[in-house]
Amino acid sequence: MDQSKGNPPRPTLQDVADATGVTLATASRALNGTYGVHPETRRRVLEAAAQLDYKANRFARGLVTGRSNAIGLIISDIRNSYFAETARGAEDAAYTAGLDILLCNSDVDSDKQMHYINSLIEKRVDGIIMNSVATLTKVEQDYIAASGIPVVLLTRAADCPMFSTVCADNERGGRLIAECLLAHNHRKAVHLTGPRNHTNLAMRAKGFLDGFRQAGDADATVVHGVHTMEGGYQMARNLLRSPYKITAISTANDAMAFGVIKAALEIGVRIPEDVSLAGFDDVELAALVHPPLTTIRQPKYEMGAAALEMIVKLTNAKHRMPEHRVLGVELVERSSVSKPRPQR
Amino acid sequence: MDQSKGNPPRPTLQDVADATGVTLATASRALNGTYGVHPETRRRVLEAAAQLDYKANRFARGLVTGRSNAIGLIISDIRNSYFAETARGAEDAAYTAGLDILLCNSDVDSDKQMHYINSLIEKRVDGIIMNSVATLTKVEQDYIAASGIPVVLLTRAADCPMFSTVCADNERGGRLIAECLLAHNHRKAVHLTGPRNHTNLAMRAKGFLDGFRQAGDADATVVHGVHTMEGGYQMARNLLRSPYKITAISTANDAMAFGVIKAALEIGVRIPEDVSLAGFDDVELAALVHPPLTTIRQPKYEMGAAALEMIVKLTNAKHRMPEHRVLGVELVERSSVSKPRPQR
DNA sequence: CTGAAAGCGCTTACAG
DNA sequence: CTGAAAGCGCTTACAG
Repeated sequence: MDQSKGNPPRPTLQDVADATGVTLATASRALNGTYGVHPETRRRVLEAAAQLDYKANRFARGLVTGRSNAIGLIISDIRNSYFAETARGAEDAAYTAGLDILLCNSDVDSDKQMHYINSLIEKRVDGIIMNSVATLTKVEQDYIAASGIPVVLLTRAADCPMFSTVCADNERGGRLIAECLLAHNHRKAVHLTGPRNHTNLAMRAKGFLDGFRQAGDADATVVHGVHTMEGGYQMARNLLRSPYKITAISTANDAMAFGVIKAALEIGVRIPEDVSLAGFDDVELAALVHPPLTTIRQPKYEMGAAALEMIVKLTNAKHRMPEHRVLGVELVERSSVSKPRPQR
Repeated sequence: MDQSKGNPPRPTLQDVADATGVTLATASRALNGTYGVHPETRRRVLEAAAQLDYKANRFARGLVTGRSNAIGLIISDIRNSYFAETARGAEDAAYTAGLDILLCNSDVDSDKQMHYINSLIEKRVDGIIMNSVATLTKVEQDYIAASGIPVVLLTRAADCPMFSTVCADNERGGRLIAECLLAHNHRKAVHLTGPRNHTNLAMRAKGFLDGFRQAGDADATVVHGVHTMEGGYQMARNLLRSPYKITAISTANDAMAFGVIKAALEIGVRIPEDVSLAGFDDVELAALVHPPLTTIRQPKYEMGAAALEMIVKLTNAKHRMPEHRVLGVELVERSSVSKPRPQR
């Protein structure tokens, strides 16, 4: 009942060497590499190790190899299903690669973010995957780069040239939404988005605008605000309560779209009868909300997995040239977009 | 541009000792404990360390102290917002305690779970927090206990006497639902739940049954199935398509309730006009779904935080008596429960 | 308050 | 294919 302290002494490599009648070195080689050990010797070492339930001391190993077999994952908040999805992709890839994931929630707080980065460097992680880098200064970038630890950013981040990146094809996503709206005969639309310095979001807005303007008779505007459900709610309230001409709203992410739904419900504007709505992300909720949301599916899981694979690749590479990966997106049509009402 | 390999040599403790003109030992003491070092010496060591951007090698430290300052968190799936919420609570607590969280997704696969446990033991984690233990055999329990690593389970788990536990007051939650239904004049209800061996769920069913039966004229039954959205969907289809007498459905978790909503929508049964519905968990989605779900709020974040604190406490304790914590729950009334129709 | 020294448990050239 | 030995970078009794 009493899980007494003083962990029972664990068998060491010396113990298995003794049990087998070989030296430390041979035992080590038998356990690790496959080469340079007589099969029979190897078998006996493995047997003894299993018998003693030997587990290599990771500290000792790390001390000599300099590798931790862990990678840090810094995200804003794991409760955000977008990041949970990404984290799962990374974790699964880490599992098969025999790596550990150190979970860090930065809350987009740059102090907290730097604290984590420092801590991860201190732990000699084999790599760092992180999302929000809007706030990474040049000095911080240099600092991280100087550690020699490979970094992959979950953003386009043209302003961080020394780090690898993986992200969805945000621009194409924006364009797909525009095309969908156009196909449903919308000619006046607004795109609700976040701050201008958020690269992923900016690309979505760009794609949307470009796509919409392609149709000569169409007109779209972009409104900047806070890219959260609350932000979408506020922006929609302002938009929908004043006399408006638009027939469709596009939001930079699903969370904002949920805010729009809430505001519309309160004000008595029906979706899609009175105004169509499209999100971006295809979060789990998007399919369950009312009305089910037309949105862009981002390969979140795959992005996490890809990020981890890139780290592994960088770890084993001689030259660490940053790599940039853009993953495809697709339009998911549900019921929040329909033809506009005849007249308004 | 080229993050070349061969991490630049990091300063060691020897370097800061040299820079200060003291020995390794003194430098170490100055950096770690506060005691036994002349304030001025200490100041100079700290200064030199900062100057060199010295970071202690965790491997070397771990090798001698035997502690990793990391704790393993094994959950079914981080994409499940219930676990994400719990994970966040644990991570925040870990952050303030200076500990790392190693994220492990077991998928309720007992092999994967044991694999992770093994790996965590190997890494000398300071503790393990885990949810699903339905499948932990006595042998496995003994094995884990033998490692001397403190464990806290996110379940009641009366069958794991040597591990600490933290969970919500499931029984009371079940009772609150029953009372809510009763207060709305329901007299015939069904409780949809998962497998019998799932302790948390069993307690909810028990509370529900006890509460419902307290009213002499009321009648409740429990139906076992799969405790997922899909499971709830299937169970509701069977239930609602056959002639039924019940006026209310209670589910063992919110996911199942979402399945019920989906089935009801398909069949044309209105909630709450035709049948009332109550969930359990108060997942984020519960407030956003249609109709907003009446449910039991579990302190998920707090459970995660509590689990981590218990680990810290156990780590520092001389005698490791398992501790059991039950956190309060509360009823969240939304619109999925109303008075039953006059007659059916 | 500080130093000299042992030792934590491995891996990895270097010989043989 | 195997052994003897150095060394990774710390912490911590043990002296002084």
